[in-house]
Amino acid sequence: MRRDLERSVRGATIVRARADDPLIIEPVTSRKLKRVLRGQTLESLGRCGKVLILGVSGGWSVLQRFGMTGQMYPLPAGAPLPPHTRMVWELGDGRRLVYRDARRFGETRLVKTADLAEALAGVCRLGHDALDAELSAAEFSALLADHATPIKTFLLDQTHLAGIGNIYASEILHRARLSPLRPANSLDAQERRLLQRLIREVLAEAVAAQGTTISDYVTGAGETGGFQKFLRVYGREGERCRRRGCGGTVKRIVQAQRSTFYCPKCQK
DNA sequence: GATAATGTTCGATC
DNA sequence: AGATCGAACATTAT
Repeated sequence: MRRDLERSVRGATIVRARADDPLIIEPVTSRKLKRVLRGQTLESLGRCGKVLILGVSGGWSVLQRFGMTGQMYPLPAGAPLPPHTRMVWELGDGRRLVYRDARRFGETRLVKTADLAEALAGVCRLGHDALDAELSAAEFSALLADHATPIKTFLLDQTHLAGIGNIYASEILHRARLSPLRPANSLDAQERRLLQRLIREVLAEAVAAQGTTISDYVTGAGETGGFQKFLRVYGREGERCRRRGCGGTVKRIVQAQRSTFYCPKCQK
């Protein structure tokens, strides 16, 4: 989404903006958002974990979380607003950048760009970005060592590593042949290295495939993703494990109130 | 009608 | 103090 938007709307002028009111959590409301964005330029599109960072001239950044059903993409000039549109930025060329979110689990925040790092770590409580290659093996190991919680639950916790969602947590563990029930601190050095590698591999492949569309996700161009075609366990309860030569059956369990899919035969 | 869904936060309870 | 669990948020689809 970030990459699509960088290509299509970076540098655009924000003629005017509007947003639904329950949308803006920090620090104020749609009135402030409107005032801050009017006439500014959308200078940069960044990301930390699952948070999109829209950098605007005038010293402000808009942080957007998407929850389960959030979408953001530019509409061609003249196109009607789709249902559940919560925020609209009118751009200089007549296009409208829209944020829509049927379930309203998403969240928009407004922060001073100077306070960005502080906000991501503080209000957003984000840990190290899961795709950031800067995290050393030793640092990754140290994160795991502190926690006896099941590894699946650990991967989902954005305060440890930011950016892994429920689909990718199951997919990563399947590829790493690790049971989702293993306590995070029970992995040996080899397993930790494998896991760290597969976190980056699976996320990178998913990004290359434009994300996973089960029902709502769309790219920053408003199109469905393609990674759902490559899922090995997620959503496949009762079906055959896709690992070559395994022959096991994918099982669904619930951990921390979320579905986990795994193959008990090849994931230990 | 019941259930589940790509997510996070809150309060209660270890 | 820190971890962990269930409920809650709102909407759609099966």
